[in-house]
Amino acid sequence: MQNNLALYNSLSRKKEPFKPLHPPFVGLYVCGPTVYSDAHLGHARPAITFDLLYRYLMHLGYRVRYVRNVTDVGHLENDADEGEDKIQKKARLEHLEPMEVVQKYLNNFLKNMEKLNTLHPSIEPRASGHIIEQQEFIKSIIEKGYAYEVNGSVYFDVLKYSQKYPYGKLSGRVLEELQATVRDLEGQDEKRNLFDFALWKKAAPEHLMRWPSPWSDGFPGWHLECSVMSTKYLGNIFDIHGGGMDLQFPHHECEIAQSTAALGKESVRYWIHNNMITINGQKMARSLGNYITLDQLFNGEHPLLQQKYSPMTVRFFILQAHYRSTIDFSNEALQAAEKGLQKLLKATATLKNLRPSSESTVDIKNLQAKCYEAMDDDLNSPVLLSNLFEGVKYINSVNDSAEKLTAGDIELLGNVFRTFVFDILGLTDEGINAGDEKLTEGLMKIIIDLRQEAKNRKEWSTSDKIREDLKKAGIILRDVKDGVEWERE
RNA sequence: GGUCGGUUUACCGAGUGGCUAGGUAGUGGUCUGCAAAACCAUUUACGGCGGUUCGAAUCCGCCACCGACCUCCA
Repeated sequence: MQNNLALYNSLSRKKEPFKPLHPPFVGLYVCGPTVYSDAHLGHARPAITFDLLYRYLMHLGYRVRYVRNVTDVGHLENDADEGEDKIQKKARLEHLEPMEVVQKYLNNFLKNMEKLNTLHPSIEPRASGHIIEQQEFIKSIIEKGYAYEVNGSVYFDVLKYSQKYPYGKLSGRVLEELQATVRDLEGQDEKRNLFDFALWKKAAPEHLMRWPSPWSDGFPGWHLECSVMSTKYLGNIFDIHGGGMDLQFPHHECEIAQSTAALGKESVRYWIHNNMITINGQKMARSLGNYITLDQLFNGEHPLLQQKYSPMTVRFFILQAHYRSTIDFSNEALQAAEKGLQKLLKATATLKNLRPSSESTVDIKNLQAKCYEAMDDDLNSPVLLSNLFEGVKYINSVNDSAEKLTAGDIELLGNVFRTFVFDILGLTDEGINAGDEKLTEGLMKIIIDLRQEAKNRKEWSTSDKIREDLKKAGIILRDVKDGVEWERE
């Protein structure tokens, strides 16, 4: 199987041709959310970025197993022994069972991901469902000599690992520097070095989320689940691991160390990281409290929102920037995205009614090639969109008889738009359901015919009143060259 | 403080040595009973200073500013 796709690999800091290990199969693992509050705009970024990659790989003919984990255990508030599990903290605040919290916010996340038209991953494994596997992984690391047990907790021995393997290669860290900058938090006496990290933590008596283990009643460390679940479902070596740039260190660095220590070789061939969404130039994050949830975006209920924005507007907004650039949130930018999306979708509808000519005056094959080039160049969705807008111009020009297309080229153009707009970019027309539409079409025809009769009699006040009243009802009429167009506002 | 990245026209956002990215907003025009849409034309650029080059937004150096990571995080 052939492709021209190049992806930016964080490991090499270069774009590399994408060659899967076992074509036509591709293994894709992406770090999912920690489910302890409603999904926010920041969560939409990796979901849409890797949805784009997933869709494109499938379009190229690959059979992709897409695994995205759900973190429902284990992430501590801080690195101290007193650290309280994020999920447990929320559970106490809301008087819920920890797993009830997990379910609630997982539902919220998945509902919003569906609204954004991201495809479901092939597997969405949960950390709490893989405790035994994680313990087995720890045992293997201990056997290889890269972990040590202290008072029922198990830590990864970074110093020892770094003597054989290059710890820090992904994030560009140097151990000596880490030594100097690592924070000296309380309760770290058990570690041999400050940069060691927990594989298993003994649970304090009041800790609710706990499982029995050879070392203690406790819970797995922060980074372990991804090493375990990625290799369990994708094999010891797999193609792509994705996630947010903020996870590069320490999370992904620790993942590499764990997997390499346990398996004797590196698991991941291509590391892909999406950039952050910022607000007023600063990263949007739950811990900073400057986030807007997806629910709020969709219903407009947030002090910073001038209006509500539909899921497709949000999706288009994100796709308009390259995934490795930051995107700054603003009402202006979202409103521009909303209009741009409407223009694109309107043209796809117009496309269906184009009249063919005996010759073509624009080059559709070339347009198609440019669309593939954009996607092949590290998923350059903004350039793809700019090419598609060139197609929009063609469509409208042909509709206005300023340009011409043969029937074959119209079909090809339709193909290009269906493929890239709907299949690959995953945009949808957030219209209305089909049954209502049929009735509305009939009613609109009656109204438009009556108005035309008035116009024929030059009763402008009547025809204008019909148009104005329809506008109040949310329908826009337009008199065009050969008839009347209408659409919903 | 260390490591890494960024600074593009009114706003968003591509672009790595010479050729109009694109979207949104603005202006003028075509069309039109009017309006709208569409199309055509068009204005405001590459943080600062220096260097390399026939030629730099694009390469190099210095400076300024902003951000990410070094705690949990998408």
